[in-house]
Amino acid sequence: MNLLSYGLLGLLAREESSGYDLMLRIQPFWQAKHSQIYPLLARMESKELLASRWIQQSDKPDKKMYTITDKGIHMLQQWSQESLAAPVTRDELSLRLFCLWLTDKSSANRMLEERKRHFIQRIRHLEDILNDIPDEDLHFGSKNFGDYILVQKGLMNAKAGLEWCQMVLRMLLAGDVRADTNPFSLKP
Amino acid sequence: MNLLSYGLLGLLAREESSGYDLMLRIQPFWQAKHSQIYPLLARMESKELLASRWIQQSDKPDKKMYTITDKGIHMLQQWSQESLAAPVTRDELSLRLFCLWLTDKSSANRMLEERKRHFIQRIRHLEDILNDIPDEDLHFGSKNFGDYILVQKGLMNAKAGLEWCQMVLRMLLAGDVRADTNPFSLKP
DNA sequence: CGACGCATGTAATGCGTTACATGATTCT
DNA sequence: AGAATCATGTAACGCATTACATGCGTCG
Repeated sequence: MNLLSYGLLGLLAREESSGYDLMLRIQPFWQAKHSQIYPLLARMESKELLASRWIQQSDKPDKKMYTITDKGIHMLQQWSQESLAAPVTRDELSLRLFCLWLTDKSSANRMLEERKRHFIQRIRHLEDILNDIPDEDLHFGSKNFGDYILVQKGLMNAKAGLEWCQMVLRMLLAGDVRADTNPFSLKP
Repeated sequence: MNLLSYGLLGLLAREESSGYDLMLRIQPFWQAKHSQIYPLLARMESKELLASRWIQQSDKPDKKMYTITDKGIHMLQQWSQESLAAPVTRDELSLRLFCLWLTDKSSANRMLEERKRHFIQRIRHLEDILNDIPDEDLHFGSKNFGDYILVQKGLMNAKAGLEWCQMVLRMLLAGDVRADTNPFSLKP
C-alpha cells in the first residue's frame, strides 16, 4: 500500500466511484495517470479493501464502480494515526536557476512569464473548485471541511508562487538588489 | 538526460565538485540520494559532458572531482531555451485531507503541528543559506542572483505553508467557518 | 471527418528509494 | 564503545510516465 492507494481509498470512503472518476478528482492534488490507478484499484479489491460492480451505460462506455469495505475503512483510520511524510516537490525551474547566470535576460523573462501563466491558471482552477464547495456545514467533521482546507492549501501555495514570479520579474526590469518585499521573518 | 542530470550539470558549470558535494548542494531544492547521482555523473562523463580526476586526501577518503566540458556547457544552454515543465508536488497531507472527516480532532491537530514544525525548520534552513549569499553583485548575470531568487522561492513557499497551517489550527480551535485570512484574489 | 471525452486495461521504460558493501576519522 | 561525517559505488525493488490497444458518441 503506497500513498496514492490511501488517497484513492480516502476518496472512496466518501462515495462510490469509477477509476476514471477517481483519476479526475485526485488530479489537482496528486498527479497520477489512469495506467497507474487501475492496477492499484484491482490490487486493493483483491485484498478486500474494495468491492466493485459494473454499471452499464447507453450513451457512454460501461464503467466499474468501486465501493470501500469495512476492512478498507479500518485501513484508512490506521493510516491517519501514522506519522506524516515530508512533502516532495520537483520543479525544473529550481534547477534552471542554478545556471541562470549563463542565460540571457530575455530567456529568463520568457521562462518566468511562462511560470506566471501556470500559476494564474492554477489559481483560476482552484477557485472554481472552491466555488463548488457548499458554504453550509463548514466545520471540523463535515466532509466539506477537508475539501475546503485542501483547496486553500493549493491556493495559498499558488499565490505565493505567483508573488515570487512577480517579484523576480520586477527585479529583472529594475536590474538590481535585495527585494524589499519580504513580508515576515522568523527572526524579527 | 533527465532533469536531475541538467541540475548537476548546472552546478558543475559554476565550480568543480565531487558527487558527494553535489548531493549536498542539490538536496534543499531537489531530493536525490547519492545512489542516483553517482551513476548519472558516470553516464555524463561517458558522453563527454563532464571530465573527472581523483583528489587524494589525508584525513578524509579520496574523492573524484568532476569538471564540465564545453560540450556540457553547450548542452546546458540548449536546455535553457526549451520550454519549462510544470512543477510536481506529492504531499501525503493533501491525501489525508480527503478523509479528514473520519479522523478525530486531536489527531488532526497533531498532524498539523507536525507539518508546522516542518515548515519552521525549513524556513530556518533556507534563511541560513540566504545569509551565506554575499550581498554584493546581486544583479542579473551574477552567479549569486540565481541562488538568491532560488532561496527566496523556497522561502516564500514555506512561509505560505506555515501560514496555512496556522490558519487551519485557528479554525480547529474556533470550530468554525470560512477563513477571513484570504489576502488577495484574482477576481477583486 | 477528425478531434475530444468517456471508459478500461496492459507493457515497456525510466526515475527514485532502500538496501548492500566498504572504510577511515572524529566527536560524544 | 558507538555514532556521525566523508566518500564512492552496485543491486533490487517500487513508483510513475509513455506508449500500445480498443471502441462508441458527440461536437465542430
